[in-house]
Amino acid sequence: MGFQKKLTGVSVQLSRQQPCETCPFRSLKVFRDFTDKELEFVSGFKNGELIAEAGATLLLEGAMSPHIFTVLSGWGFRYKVLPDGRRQVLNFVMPGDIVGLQGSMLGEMQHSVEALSGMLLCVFERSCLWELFSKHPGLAFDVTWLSAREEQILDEHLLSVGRRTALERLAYLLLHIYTRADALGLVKANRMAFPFTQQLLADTLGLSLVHTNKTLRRLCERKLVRWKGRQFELLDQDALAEVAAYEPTETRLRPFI
Amino acid sequence: MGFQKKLTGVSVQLSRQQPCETCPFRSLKVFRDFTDKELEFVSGFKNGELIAEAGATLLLEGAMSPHIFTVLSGWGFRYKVLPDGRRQVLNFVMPGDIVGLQGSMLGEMQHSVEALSGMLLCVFERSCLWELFSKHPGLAFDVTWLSAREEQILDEHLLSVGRRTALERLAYLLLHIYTRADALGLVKANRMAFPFTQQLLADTLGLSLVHTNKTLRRLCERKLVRWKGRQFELLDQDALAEVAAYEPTETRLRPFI
DNA sequence: CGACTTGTTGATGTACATCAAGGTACGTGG
DNA sequence: CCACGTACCTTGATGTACATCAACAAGTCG
Repeated sequence: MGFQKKLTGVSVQLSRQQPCETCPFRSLKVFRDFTDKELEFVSGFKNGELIAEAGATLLLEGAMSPHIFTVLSGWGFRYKVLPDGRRQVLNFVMPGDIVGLQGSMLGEMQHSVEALSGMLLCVFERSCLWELFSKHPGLAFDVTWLSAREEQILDEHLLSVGRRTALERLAYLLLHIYTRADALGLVKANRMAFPFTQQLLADTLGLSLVHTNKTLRRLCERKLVRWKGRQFELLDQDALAEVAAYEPTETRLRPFI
Repeated sequence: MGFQKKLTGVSVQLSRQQPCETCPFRSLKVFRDFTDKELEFVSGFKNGELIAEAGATLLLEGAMSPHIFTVLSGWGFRYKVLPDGRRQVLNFVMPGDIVGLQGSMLGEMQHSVEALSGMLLCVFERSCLWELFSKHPGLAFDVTWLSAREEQILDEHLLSVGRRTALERLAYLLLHIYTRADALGLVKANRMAFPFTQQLLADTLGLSLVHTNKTLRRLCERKLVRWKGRQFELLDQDALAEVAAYEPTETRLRPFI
């Protein structure tokens, strides 16, 4: 029946600040370049860095967090839970994503965010959002762009959970994760580090753990994917897309803070 | 098996323009007041009005629409379809909502939008979005706010479809629709006009038509709601929320273009 | 010309048989 | 110990079939 919250000692610590000028993202080509003024602003805007270990809860449903984060490295996930503990994973959080924007715009957080692996995040004050909108329309536009992309991912996810079969759903999810990881350069020779448990995938797909396992096994038997330890390998992308009932849709990559 | 696209003659016509200064929304208290400058800009930004009859397709998946819309009156819905025709309704579109923002930010439309009743919409050029962000940070903020709220609704919907039972799902959806309608003043004495068919609800809930009908019947038998003709009546809000496994979450109402 | 009958269509209601997915139990392996 | 693998039985949801009901158009008759 769903999952159980493990109360891992979840220390979240502020680390020494590193300058945005040497931010590793600045060289990644999926992100756009900043103007000098923007860079200067973001540097000042930045409040510090956060190191979260796997299992740490970054944001909790119902809370009023005074911060917004930007992911530098590592994986996390957004999720909601029902009163009786049933959990639904909404989306994954990856480098370049903003965490906590929804809460900053609407008030109270309506979902939780947990670190899936060790994570490094930039911390910003939510109160600075307004200044960002007034003085840096380019950055404001980027924030909105990210919000629209998140919405688009949720749309597709909802289509999956609502209308795809278990096999299609899993195929689509794996493809989706793989594609996002690939865009960030996390894939080498069709392989990537895969920090997910099957329980987590089940809670993402809206399936039970057992059924997820059986379904995953089917994909492996068909030689579409390989999954061993914490490594994932995509064996036949086209066939997997076929199974997923997936219509390819290009999304232009655009920047972020 | 799902739905069949009815090819109603779907005329979409531009009507004579009415000034924003007398926009009926300006007096509704769920929306914030504009400054004079903002009002002036929006007036200039506005391209015309659109009258859509029920069944009209406002936006089609895969297209590159040069327009953004704002809903003045009527209901619509956003949806996606799989290659074999299975349909998933993502969310409903109501007065005050923006339609087509995602497509404007990301390029191609990744979902379709259809009018559920007769609708009246304001039309804007997507190319003006940039000017809006540069010159009117307050409006830009509102756009982002709306985007964040849409995301929040999708989160909750995804939780529903992924983890709630059929009965809980339907209860939640009815409550959600009712609440949104109420905020816009569309509810009188616990009653509201209800332009939905059961097929549409089924496609929203990720259920079959038959099962949706049975589930709806159960809610009626328990005297939680009444549904007759095109009228919906909420009989017991607390009990319905109880069935929905619903945790109340206040969202401050905020403006829009 | 108006009133009544008939046919059509789309939405709703209900009864099955079937199946995809769930839940429990009990393995293994790192 | 926790994540993964598999078997077995149960159940919630599906698909098909068919009946009902209201809205509407066409045709008929007094």
